[in-house]
Amino acid sequence: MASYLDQNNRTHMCGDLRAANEGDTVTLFGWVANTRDLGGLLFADLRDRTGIVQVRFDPDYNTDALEEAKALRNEWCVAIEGKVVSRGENTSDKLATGDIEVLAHKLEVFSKSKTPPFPIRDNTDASEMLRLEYRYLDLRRGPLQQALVTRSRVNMIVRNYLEENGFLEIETPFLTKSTPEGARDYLVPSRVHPGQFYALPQSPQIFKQLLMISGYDRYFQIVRCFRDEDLRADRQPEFTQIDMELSFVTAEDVISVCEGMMRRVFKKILDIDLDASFERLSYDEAMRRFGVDNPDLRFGLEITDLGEHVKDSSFKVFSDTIANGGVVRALCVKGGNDALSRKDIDALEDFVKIYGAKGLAWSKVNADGWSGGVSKFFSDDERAAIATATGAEAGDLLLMVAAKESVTCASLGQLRKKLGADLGLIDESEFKFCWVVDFPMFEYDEEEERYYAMHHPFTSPLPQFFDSLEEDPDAARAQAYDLVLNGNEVAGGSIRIHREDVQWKVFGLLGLTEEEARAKFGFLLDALTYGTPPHGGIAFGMDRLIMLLTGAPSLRDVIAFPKTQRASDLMCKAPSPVDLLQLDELHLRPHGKALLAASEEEAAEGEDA
RNA sequence: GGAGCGGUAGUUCAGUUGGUUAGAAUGCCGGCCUGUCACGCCGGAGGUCGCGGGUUCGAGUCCCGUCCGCUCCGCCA
Repeated sequence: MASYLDQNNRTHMCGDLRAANEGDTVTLFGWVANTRDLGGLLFADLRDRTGIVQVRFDPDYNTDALEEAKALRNEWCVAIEGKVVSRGENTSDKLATGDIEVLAHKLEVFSKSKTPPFPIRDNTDASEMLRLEYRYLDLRRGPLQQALVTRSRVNMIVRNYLEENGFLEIETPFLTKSTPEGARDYLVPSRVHPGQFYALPQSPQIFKQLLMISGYDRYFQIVRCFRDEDLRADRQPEFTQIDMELSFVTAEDVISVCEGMMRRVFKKILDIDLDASFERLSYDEAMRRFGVDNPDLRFGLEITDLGEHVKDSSFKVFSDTIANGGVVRALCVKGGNDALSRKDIDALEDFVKIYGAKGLAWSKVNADGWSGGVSKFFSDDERAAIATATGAEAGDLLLMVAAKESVTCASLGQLRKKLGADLGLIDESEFKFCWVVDFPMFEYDEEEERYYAMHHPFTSPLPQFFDSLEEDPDAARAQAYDLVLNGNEVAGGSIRIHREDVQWKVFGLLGLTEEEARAKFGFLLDALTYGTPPHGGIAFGMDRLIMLLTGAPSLRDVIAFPKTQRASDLMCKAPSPVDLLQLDELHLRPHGKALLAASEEEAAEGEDA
């Protein structure tokens, strides 16, 4: 049997057909997306990675292929040889059925397809559950094809850029040591060391620092990382980082490399020219103005502190909050009087309660005074002061939260993002980067009554805090920086500690004794004593970056084989029970249902004996 | 660990106050039509109402439990 249509010397993918001339003979490989039997002719839409092209089987041109083609069904994998017949004007980027027609004279069916469980079209309405179960079919759809193409291109661009800038790509282990702080580890039991475990890396953090000590002064890796924490639309348990580390650098050097990389990526992928350098905000300023450490700067609607103006207010909720060390802050929604109904405001109140706010105080600002909500509690002087502070004018709506600072920030910060989207304040075609810098060194955990490293325990304080670290840990600021894009953290990093004395101070504040620290990080602490260069680095969330570049609503749309919210793979049916023998080899005891099954098995064996 | 939404034909969904034989569209199968492109027309097949229990003369519908999916809080150095 002649195969691949006798290996014609010209083959095209659908998308390449625009470069073909009318009358050219071409060979197309792909899947039949649709067939129509009309006027004794048969039309088949052939889909490949680049688009869909219409193929005509015409008995006047060639009768041989027609009879065979009449059996064609959706998703059969075929090769078709034919002549290019141009029709219509193709102006869009993406080839669509009918833009170009190929008149077929040969057909080869590589394999037939069952009726797919859902139609494989760009705009499918199939449920995500079904699409994940048949992920290999879902991945044939245009949007996912394009996302993975973009992903691959970003990979190549990043590798080229970093190589041009003197970086080496060095692999680090996946089977490594469990790290005590941070996210929950995925553990891998050791067969040869009973009762002991490897951990999959949450990030190659320690290894890349060791590489700096080893003299590989510019390292990068596009690397899978694993965190056993609950999922979100933008969080998967295994995800990909563009990880880098540099020696003999300051934060400015790292920032500059990253800005160059983003400029290259955005130019090549979206043909967008980003600014030469990105806006910067301190953590404190970001929290004060936007309530979050990942502000979306595509719109205003900034948060205003009302403390000065309401600390003596007759509205006890406000004055008592201030008296008890809390804060009162407000959003001024321009034109919110008309844009938001009472029902809308009630919904917003429910929204802020998610973040721990007790309620959402509101007032409508009118030409002749305030109305509604908590308006009646404020004197004319207070109203005037608040209006001046927030810039409120007639027609605006004031939304206020009184609570401890963290709750007020989270409530109003998230409310701001929600309103930005709901009120159409965001230009979706815009990409607004900013660096958030000068993060606090430590976060205090009130329940456990101890400090945690906000970034990680190797993050260097800003030099001016080296000496005061122990006296006032809350004031200490770190040489840490996050890159934020449209309200999403896309990268985070820091300059690391290269002075032993500073490292021990930090461990001390984290409540680690020398013994504990040595048990957990012994090899790194040893390594740090052999001439550590000043170094620092950063890691980009590759998946999240692709999500933003493609406008995908979920990380699952830019990962070929993603997990569900409960970390399952619906296609593989993973995780799954394993043979008891496997458990035994790993020195693990079965639990739950597996234990029950095991004991039943034992009982059965006992009866046999 | 918690909150909300969802699960009915291959698929996407409707299903009233608990009441006769659970519907539509699409897909699938058969026939017709024939330059269409989500072609059109006619006919047919297709159901463990996620699963388990309860209330009831009677449950897709009400109650309890449970599984699965999505969004969010906690969590994510």
